Amino acid sequence: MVAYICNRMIANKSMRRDVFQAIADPTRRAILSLLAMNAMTPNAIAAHFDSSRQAISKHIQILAECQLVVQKQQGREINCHFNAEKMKEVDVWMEQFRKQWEDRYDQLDNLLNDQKDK
Amino acid sequence: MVAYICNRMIANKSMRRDVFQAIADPTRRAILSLLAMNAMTPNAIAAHFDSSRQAISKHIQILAECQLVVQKQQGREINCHFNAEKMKEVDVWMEQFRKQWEDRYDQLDNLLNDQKDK
DNA sequence: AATATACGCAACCATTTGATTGCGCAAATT
DNA sequence: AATTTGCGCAATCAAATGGTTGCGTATATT
Repeated sequence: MVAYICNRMIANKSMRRDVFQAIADPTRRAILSLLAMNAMTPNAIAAHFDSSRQAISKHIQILAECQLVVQKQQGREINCHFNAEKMKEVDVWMEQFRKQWEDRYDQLDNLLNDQKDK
Repeated sequence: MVAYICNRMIANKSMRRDVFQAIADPTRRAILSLLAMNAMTPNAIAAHFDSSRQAISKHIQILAECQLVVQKQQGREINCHFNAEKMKEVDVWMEQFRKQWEDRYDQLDNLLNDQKDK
């Protein structure tokens, strides 16, 4: 019986979320895609969706909590920009699986090559 | 006003979940890590956690629904194995961001910009 | 044949999630 | 100075999530 990496420890409210939780929601993924192209204010982001400004604002908050998005106050506006560095965490986690699908590619390559030879 | 890729459409029950939802849960991520090493039965998987067999079984079901896990009946046992191919979907999605963190590595600009922001 | 094992299904429950609405405040604009 | 704009906060609500317990059934084991 092993206690795996499934700690859900909720130290304080701002640590509640992790990156995986954050990208689970399709709206949040869309927001990230937007912000990856250029930084925007919450209002500008919300304009791309049909849900309310508040709904989007909450999503941004969640993205900010896990540092996928960084907010910078500028006068009365807030500039949200994407933090690629944080997204790397997902990439790092996926590393353990990457070999497997690369292997399958190699196998496919081999198969194709074998076919060619015949 | 653009309707982004945030379709949540629930056509049938088995399409309910997507890969991102599936990997949002830490227990499910742990299950995937286990299965990536070798295929196991639900009971064997459950033995690694302290939650009940049923709880784990439900997680497996979710992983199966989005095809991250494939189940194969063998007698009274079910063999669960990891489907790396499906995990690639996450990798594909991340492709749009990957360039950014690679860029940031090259430029020590990044550090300077961060300083400026403060 | 009787029992044990492996597992799914259904009902139930507490908590979390995603969304809405109403309000307030500080920075811009007039 | 008065108004508009940008945005966060809090309350509220339906739906989804993660978990538990009890039960049924088919395959193994004795």
